[in-house]
Amino acid sequence: MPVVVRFAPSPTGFLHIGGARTALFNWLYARHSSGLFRLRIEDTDRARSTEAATRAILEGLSWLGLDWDGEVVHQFARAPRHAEVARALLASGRAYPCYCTPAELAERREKARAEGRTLGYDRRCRERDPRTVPAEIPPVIRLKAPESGETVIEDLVQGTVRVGNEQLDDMVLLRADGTPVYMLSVVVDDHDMGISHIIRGDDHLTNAFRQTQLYRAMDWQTPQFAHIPLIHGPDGAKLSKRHGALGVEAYREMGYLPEALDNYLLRLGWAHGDDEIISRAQAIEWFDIKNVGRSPARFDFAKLDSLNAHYLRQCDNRHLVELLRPFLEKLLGRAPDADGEVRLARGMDGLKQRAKTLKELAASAALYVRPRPLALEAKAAALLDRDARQRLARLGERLERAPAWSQAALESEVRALAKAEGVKLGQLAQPLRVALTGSTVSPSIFEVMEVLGRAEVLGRIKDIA
RNA sequence: GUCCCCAUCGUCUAGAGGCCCAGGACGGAGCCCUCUCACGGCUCAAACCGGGGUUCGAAUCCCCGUGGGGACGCCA
Repeated sequence: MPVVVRFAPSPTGFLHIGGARTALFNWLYARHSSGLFRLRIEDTDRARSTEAATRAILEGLSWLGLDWDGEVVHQFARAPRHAEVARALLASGRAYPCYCTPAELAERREKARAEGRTLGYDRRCRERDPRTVPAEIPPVIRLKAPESGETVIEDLVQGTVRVGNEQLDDMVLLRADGTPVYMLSVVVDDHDMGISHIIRGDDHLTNAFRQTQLYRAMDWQTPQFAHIPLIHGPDGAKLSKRHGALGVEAYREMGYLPEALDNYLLRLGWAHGDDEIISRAQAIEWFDIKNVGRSPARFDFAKLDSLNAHYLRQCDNRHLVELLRPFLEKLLGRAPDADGEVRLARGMDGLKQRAKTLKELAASAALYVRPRPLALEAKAAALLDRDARQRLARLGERLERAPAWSQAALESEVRALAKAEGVKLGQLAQPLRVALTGSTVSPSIFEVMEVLGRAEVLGRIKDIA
């Protein structure tokens, strides 16, 4: 049987981190099995669905490198088909009209809760005499679910999960206004799209029971289920906004690389031995549902950071300069000019091993594109006492005459002066760093000098002397 | 309340009865390298939720408890 999976978000918000992982697992499984990864937008909730959210989800998936096969299916457009299935069930006697009003149901539910009974619908319309039907109430259509026995699902992650049918009530298929409910739409769409494996969040596990009953009622083959554990916040509770339940675009803005986020998400609930850094190609080769863990994982920014730092170091310098552009623009108020970008590219080796995110990288890279005179950090300025300034002035004179402007040659020059003045290298290098970068922290000061060039270095030294 | 699921270092996890007085990674502590900060290298601290079984032998299997999570809509 060919593998066809789907990612089916509802467009009521951005693509959040949990959804991103579900999409990733589906995508990986499809690519691993040479199957299809379909995308379905579940927009049947007209009040909450927005075009902007759909766009954000598509963009998020693209940014993560998760491409989908075929056309995007919009669920709402298929409502007539869903209703048709419900009517077929009604015609074959496997569904029935129910005239209980929402108010009545809520009241009974409240009563049941107070008495500690099961909350489900009591099936009172199931065997109703047609002559007692209230003409003024438009009915909903409910499924005639089995009243005894049990419904069992063989879940690829959770194993065999069973529930007594007395726990499940007769779910609504069609609302009073004739529109289908989610549970029906999902089953019909998954069937019509030929979905072979449903990989989705654990929160849908109990839905799977009802959906299985629907498949049975239609005499359709049920797909394989794989309910993956949810991602929790650092406190173990549901992932909240402040704990990382953000849209993927928020991660982009924080300066994370998509490959880092993918790698991180992949390792949340899935492992391949001791491997931590896993390339896209390896992930496709190795990914299998049976390696997915059963317990929920907590979201941890520190680990994401370290992965991001790794991929940052791995990244091509020219590419990094491009990725950095929007961050620098935001930081400096304008994009770096052509000369600036050349310096950035040349200084990138030293910069990128010191940053965890593009945002941090931009902050440290700014030293190469900021115009003179540099603003000095308070802690840095404190290092520039009278002695230091005078020494720097002498260094300036020396550098003016320096025959070569390479990192190695510059190091010799600086070391020679330190020796001549009888001070340690650090006593000269740190003030120099302050003069050239405005900070006490930077890449190798000799690398900075080489990248900045003679004129700029001399200028920056003069600025503080 | 009812039903379902889960349970190894702080976190992510390896572990599919003996290879485990439990391994890796992140984070933490320390040392080395060193012009600062990083990177890198080395070292250390740190876990099988509790109790019963099964077995010659259990982190691994079963039961109970406890803790956490999820689901119970004419939302998706």
